[in-house]
Amino acid sequence: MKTRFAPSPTGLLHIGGIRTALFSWLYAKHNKGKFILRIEDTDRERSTDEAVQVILDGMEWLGLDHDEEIYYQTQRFDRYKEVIEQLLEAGHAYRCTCSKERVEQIRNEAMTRGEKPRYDGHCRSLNLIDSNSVIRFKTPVDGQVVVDDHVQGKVVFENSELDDLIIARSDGTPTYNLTVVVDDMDMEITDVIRGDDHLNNTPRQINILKALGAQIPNYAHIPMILGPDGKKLSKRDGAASVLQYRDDGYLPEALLNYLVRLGWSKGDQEIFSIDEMIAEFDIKDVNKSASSINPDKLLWLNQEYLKNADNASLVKPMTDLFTVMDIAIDNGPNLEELIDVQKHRTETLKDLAEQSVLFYQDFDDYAENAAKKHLRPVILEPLQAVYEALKSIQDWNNENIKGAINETADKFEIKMGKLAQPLRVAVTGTGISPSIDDTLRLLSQEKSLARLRKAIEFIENRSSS
RNA sequence: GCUCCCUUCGUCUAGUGGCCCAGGACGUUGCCCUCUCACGGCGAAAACAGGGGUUCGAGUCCCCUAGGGAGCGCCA
Repeated sequence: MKTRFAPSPTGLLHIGGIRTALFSWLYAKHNKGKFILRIEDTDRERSTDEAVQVILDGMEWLGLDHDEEIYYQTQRFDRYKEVIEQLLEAGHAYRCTCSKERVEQIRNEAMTRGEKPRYDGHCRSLNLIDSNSVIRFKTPVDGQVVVDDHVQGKVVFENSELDDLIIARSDGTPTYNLTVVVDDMDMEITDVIRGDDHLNNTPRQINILKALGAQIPNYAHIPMILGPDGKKLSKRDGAASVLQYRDDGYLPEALLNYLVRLGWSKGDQEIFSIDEMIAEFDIKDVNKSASSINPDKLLWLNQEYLKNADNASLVKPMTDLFTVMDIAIDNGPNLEELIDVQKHRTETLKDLAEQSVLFYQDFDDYAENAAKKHLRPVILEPLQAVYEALKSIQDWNNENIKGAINETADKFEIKMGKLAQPLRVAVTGTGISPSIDDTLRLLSQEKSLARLRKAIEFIENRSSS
């Protein structure tokens, strides 16, 4: 068996498209079949190189690898022409010279009659040979087409509801319904998995396939995904580009896991590794109704994956993120050590990076509230004492750091937290950071002492003025 | 307008006639843990769109209504 993902590069690939690709990919993998990538770029006006690049980069980032070469429809025009000729010769298609105005008019008339706007077949039996005309497919006038869809079930269309669609424009270039049919036939696609916005195109495509004597593939029309508001996906909810998720610090496995659970499930299971998805996924289990994306749940999943991620595997994406943020990491903690601590308390890699800036760059001011609450004269002496204790540490590790803090707290008969929080504000400028021993350890002894010194001076100056 | 599709907690979903006064997850929320943030643990609130049938029995089958979506291009 063989499935395909056939995006059009007229807009940037978004998560809706990615889910379609994922379902096709999973179904192919599950059945040990092939999965191919075909770029449907026949609309040269609207297709962009950038959009093609996003498809390629996005698929690679997510690990949705394809078999065979990548097909580009613009490289197959000769073949489409050939099939169009074939259809013409066999009497399955005809040239039509009706003006756009005339067609427009009959459509409007049909609408006012309460009918579907359709072409009336005016040129159908005229046997025109005008080479500047469009070419239309002769849709059977009666009978019906039954689409036995893996997701939608049996859907019946009356041929009388369809009209003679254009398969070649007046400039000779093929249209979508023709190219899809030819490609699916030539590429021997056995399972067409696509958005349910294509369900209504399916009977037309089946009719052309039949005229060509081709095998009819299995179809699975999956529901679309909606924005959090239940409306069509907009740029704000990730319709812009999949790569936005990468740049926002999401892990590919988390995004895939999130997407696979939209319209599909396996009992109460929420977390699926790629291998589990492949083993369990069946297109026949996909729901028919559209689902809204829920950014909070994606965030939760990302956090789950982040917590369990291998530290080394995050070094590369973190390095990229710091580079984008223009933060030099040479003079800070080792990335793997940083990741080991921070991944447990952040939701995305971007969070992780932003919450780690303090380890790489000095801050100018203390957060006002934090300073007001924790950098007060009462704590001056304990801070001075802990400064000395930290300074005398030979081996800068968690155990020794914690020991120094605890001893100092004991000495002043205060709870460890009473000292830890001022210390945190002193070295980070804010009230939020990893546990105090991790924070100091990652910061380094030198920087910790320097920042503590500054905080002590800050308190002294403030109390004297 | 016409054709096709959809409708269980706010959201993703389980549910294939009795196991459901509807289960899980995210989110919300109470408590516990705690050096901050987070993690974690134990609880809570929260849904079968409406109406008719069929049946001993319906979230599950049928019909209607309402609401939502898609398609009807010399776009894909």
